[in-house]
Amino acid sequence: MNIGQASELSGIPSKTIRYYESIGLIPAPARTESGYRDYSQPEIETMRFIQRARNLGFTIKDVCELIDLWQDQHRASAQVKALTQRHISDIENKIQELESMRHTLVMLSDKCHGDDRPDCPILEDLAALNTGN
Amino acid sequence: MNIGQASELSGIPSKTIRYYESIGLIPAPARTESGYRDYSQPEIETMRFIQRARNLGFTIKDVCELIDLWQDQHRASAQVKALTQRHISDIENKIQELESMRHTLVMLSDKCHGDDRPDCPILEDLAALNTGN
DNA sequence: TTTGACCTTCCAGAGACTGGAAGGTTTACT
DNA sequence: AGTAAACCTTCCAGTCTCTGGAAGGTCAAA
Repeated sequence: MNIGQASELSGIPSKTIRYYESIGLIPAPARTESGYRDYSQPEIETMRFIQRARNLGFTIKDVCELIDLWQDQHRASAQVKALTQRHISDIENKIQELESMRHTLVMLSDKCHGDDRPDCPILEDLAALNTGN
Repeated sequence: MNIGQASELSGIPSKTIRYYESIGLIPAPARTESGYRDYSQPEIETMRFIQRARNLGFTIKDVCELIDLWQDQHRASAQVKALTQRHISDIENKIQELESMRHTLVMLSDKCHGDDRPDCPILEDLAALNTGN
């Protein structure tokens, strides 16, 4: 199966499949006589695994580890869980950060009348004319 | 004032100040005889403005626009508010995305016993052995 | 005078792709 | 058989926002 079909079945763009191969996330597949990449079912499964992990926000490095664990019959589920919890914690930190930005921005935006006059509490806050920080 | 002091006062690392200059976000400052960058107070104010905007998650491009608006006496506050609301909306989308990931990950993590046995619902879900999607 | 802490430029790398150019292959249709 | 579209190939460059490091010049204090 060529890269276009692999892309359709895995949900990963062809360009990205080639990129994943170039960084070693996906092993180099067989080639046809004319040099086209030729994938088979287990490789598609790996790509689907990767795609789902990426959709859950795991980094490429995490995905490498997850694949290794996935293919290791003697893994301890604790390792997977630890990796996942680290990732959850990163996500929660990120959410906190964004919530805090959102809070400030909404506050400033609410204070700004948003008409054709130039005075603007948003710019004033960024310039710290009032708060002095 | 040299770049180190400017960095301290603005909260932007020296490296980043040079980078901002290189991309045109900050104008090139005066130089001492020996070639050191020499900043004065208004330039520090601009850097502080930039730093606060960046801390609120505005992109460099947004910050350029905000600086232009800030320095335009005839701006309409509506422009600033619109930019801000677009940004708030981006942040809210990002939060939604992260919340959704978090939800799934917590669910999977809770299902995983996390001991030294190999069977792991997290990996099973990524491999889609059950859901078939 | 010598150390150490500054400063300078330039280049490379991070992470995760994405776009485009230049060219070869396959497929479908006339 | 010819041809045009739709594939595929490689390679290079760009995105975004810095950050690290190398190689070298300058300044202030001991």
